Amino acid sequence: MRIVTWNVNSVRLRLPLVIRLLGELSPDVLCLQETKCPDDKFPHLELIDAGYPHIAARGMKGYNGVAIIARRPFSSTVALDWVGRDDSRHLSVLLEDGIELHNFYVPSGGNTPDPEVNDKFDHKLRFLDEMAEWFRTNRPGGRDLVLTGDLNIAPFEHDVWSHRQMLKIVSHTPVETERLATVRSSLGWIDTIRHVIPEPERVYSWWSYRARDWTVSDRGLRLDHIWVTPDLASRISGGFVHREARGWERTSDHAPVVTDLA
DNA sequence: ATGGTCGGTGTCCGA
Repeated sequence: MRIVTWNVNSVRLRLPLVIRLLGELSPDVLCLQETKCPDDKFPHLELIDAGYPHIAARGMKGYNGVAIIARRPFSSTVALDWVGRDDSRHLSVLLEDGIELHNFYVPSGGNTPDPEVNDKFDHKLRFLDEMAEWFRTNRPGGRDLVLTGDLNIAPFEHDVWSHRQMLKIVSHTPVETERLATVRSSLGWIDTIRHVIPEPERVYSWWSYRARDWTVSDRGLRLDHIWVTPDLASRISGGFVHREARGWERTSDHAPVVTDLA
């Protein structure tokens, strides 16, 4: 089973690229974030035509939005609210083989890494605290789980182009990476990409639009993740970042991340 | 310390 996650940054603008991605990578399940698309405007027909008739979408006008797109049927679709907000940052489904899949768009957190003066950063930390608590207390029947999405945190030293320069920058501050470590320990989650590509090899999934040439400076961050619960670790058969998609015309600032499970 | 670029509820705000 191939799972792909992509922060698409507008699913309607980039629908042709989503179709291209489905054709090139042939995922069983594609999780999208930042769809920026209300549910009644989600492009169901084009995705059905591309061979993906099973779709769950949770979006709003202009901001946020997540979707799960699959070849095979799923059930038990749930959209949870976090930090008391109904802002389209989560969807979960139950796949046919019994795996429960959670797709997240964690708040970016703004520019100042201080929850006292920056409400967005406070929101991000609370969101992470709720994730850890939720997974500690919600695991029906010891089910296998997948947690994926844009978590907006680069957890490890070699997940950023410069650890030293990023330590005070939102996405790589110790308060965030420690919070994310707490989420990871809630169920002993396995970071599938780091399982396949251990540190110190550098892996990124996001490069700013602002760089003159993102390939030359290669100042990236690994913000997009695919985690599995420990019993699934032995089934991880591959994982990579589809960097080519970051080079497509008018593409997202994120690249898709891929995990294969035997 | 600054400014650089995208997308959409667009001429500002969030990323």
